Amino acid sequence: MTTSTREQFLAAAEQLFADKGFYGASIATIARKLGLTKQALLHHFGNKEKLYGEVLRALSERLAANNAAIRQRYPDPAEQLEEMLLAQFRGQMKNQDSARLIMRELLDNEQRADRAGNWYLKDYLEELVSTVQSVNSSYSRARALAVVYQLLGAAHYFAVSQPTLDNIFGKRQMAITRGCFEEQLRRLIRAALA
Amino acid sequence: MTTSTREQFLAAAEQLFADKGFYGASIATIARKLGLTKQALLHHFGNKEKLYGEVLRALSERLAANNAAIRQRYPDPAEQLEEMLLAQFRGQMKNQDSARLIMRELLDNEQRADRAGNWYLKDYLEELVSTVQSVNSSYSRARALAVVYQLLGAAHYFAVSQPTLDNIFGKRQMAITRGCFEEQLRRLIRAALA
DNA sequence: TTGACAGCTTACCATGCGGTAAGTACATTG
DNA sequence: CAATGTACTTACCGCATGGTAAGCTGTCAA
Repeated sequence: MTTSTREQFLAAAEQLFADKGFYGASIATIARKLGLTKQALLHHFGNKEKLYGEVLRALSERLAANNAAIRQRYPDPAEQLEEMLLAQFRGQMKNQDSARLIMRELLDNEQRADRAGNWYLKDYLEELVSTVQSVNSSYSRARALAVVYQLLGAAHYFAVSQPTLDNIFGKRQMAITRGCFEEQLRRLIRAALA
Repeated sequence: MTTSTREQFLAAAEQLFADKGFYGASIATIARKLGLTKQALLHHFGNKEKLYGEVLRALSERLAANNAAIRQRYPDPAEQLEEMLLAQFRGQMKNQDSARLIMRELLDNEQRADRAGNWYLKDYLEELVSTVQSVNSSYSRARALAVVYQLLGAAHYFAVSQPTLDNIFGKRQMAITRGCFEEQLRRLIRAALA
């Protein structure tokens, strides 16, 4: 299993952007992780903004692929939605870099000239919204979006806060909380759709 | 109503930290907003990290004061919790700088040497957790934290995403969604405690 | 064998960063 | 009137940043 230099750059960049944000991460530091110079990075990606865009694109493709798989496996829309949200939660708990990266993009994309990630997020959200609507057809699009966002927020916020929460409440306490979080989240999802 | 230079610095800093994050915001830019030089700022706050800490402290004091007022006004814990969460949501929708600032702190505080904001957030969270426990005494501390965090996340995530959502779905659609968000949130809060 | 290209390197540059040092202008106080 | 302190300024520093330019090396096709 050989990973191309390009892919290694993308992986290293994802981690550093997640840790420090777009401004805080430097391309020289990313390159140093592979033992290369920043000019090697620039050779592959042109500039920092484009690198960031590619990282985001790769991430959103992974998200979309997951949802597509779930949509295939489960016929019932209510199950689909529940599984999509829970899968996304589990994924973000496992790969917290991706969770933090999306959160940062939510915060930053207005600031940066090129709004690289907007449109990928859009597709992802639209899919969830329309799934909610097919579960509960009395919900307007606007209300379905509110529901989706609350559930997404409940999960994403927690995933992103893990290091801070470990700091505040201690690892032991948080291990227990993590243990019951998913069950509680499932409850919340069902309540929101009832 | 004269605001001291110091207070003006804090206000300007809050805004810029919220916009660009700790790394992205420069003290020179903050000072320029008041027509002063960065050395004036350094005169008042010593260094960037301390300025950031003071901004966070001021913010957390506002949060604590709001909660204290609610705790006084409402005798019933269930009402207290609902009002605290909704008040926090409304506050964050009105002052989105503060919402983004807290979110950024959640993401960044592990990275920065001095973890300025940890302990303020701690008090705030503990208060909510213990309120949940007095509403539903069958919840363990760990489970109460899970519940609190889900509800907090549902609200905070939405507040923080406003500019991005406006971009994706358009201002009209989002105005409608904002209109039904709070009612939906209230439903979610009650469901989580039942 | 030559030419082109991919994948790097070193060298360099202007800009902006946080921070120090030293000084100025002005008000308050002994 | 002198001393002290506050609220600023200009001047400067060393360093890291994103990006450009030019060149080196190996591969591969004509």
